[in-house]
Amino acid sequence: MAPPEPARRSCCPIACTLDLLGDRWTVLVIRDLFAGKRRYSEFVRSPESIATNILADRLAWLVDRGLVERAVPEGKRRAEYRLTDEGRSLEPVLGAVARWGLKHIEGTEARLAPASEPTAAPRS
Amino acid sequence: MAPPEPARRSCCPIACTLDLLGDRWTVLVIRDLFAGKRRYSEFVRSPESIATNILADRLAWLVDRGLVERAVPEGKRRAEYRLTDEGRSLEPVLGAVARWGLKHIEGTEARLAPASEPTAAPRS
DNA sequence: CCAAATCAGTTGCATATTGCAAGCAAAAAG
DNA sequence: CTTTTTGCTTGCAATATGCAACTGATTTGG
Repeated sequence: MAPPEPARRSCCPIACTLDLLGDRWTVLVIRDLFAGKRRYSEFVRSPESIATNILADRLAWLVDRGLVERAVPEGKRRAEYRLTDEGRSLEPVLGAVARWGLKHIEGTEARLAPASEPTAAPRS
Repeated sequence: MAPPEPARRSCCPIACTLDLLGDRWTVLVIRDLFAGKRRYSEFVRSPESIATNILADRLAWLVDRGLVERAVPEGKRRAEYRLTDEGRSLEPVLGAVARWGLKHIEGTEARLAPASEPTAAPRS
């Protein structure tokens, strides 16, 4: 899981960033982390329905790259995933993408509850 | 070529944007267009060495989506590709990605000559 | 304590996407 | 006219993705 380091295609910062997280799923996992999700089952339940093997692979990749940390909180047994500072530094990137999508793709709507607002439950 | 419209995974603006250009090559083609490249052979010569079938596919896809236009300039026979206004609106996204890469990935360096500066040739 | 449900994955296999090399006709260069 | 370059297409091998089933821990409920 998570290959050794696939050799970058060039020294272009855009190309290198894409090598890191330019596939169909990695950024969505990061989005969920920004939204406050912490546990495996929470990611699985996102509306895009990521396959569990892919999720496991991407989480391992991100932990490996230092963008995400996996930790078992004291008193509990199950691990949780969180963005590291490095991971959180991607906020402007996700922000720019989200803003572009909202403005230029019909039928999109924002849903990022920034992990601090308790959002008194209008479900579904 | 360029499939009918693969049905979006969700209404999330990030997911939808990724469906549009979230693969290993599309954004690099757009980067090249921002850098002032216009012809097929110019894209092929970029340091990442995109395969010609992929390039043809991505260009067709982008033209289809209205982000790029293909036009034969008067007096010439060969077509050129250019960003549409819609395509140019991606500038903040590319900018955010480039800035993140520059700051967080070792060994990356900017190379975007913004198509207006003649850059009196310090080669290589 | 015991049974059932949930969680956090892993495994195997079918399908889709990429990457590579070669080939080819039209256009431009000489 | 001949050669080179350009702008692709085609075929096939390698890789990545998607799906369903399965598993062994951990909770949950009684």
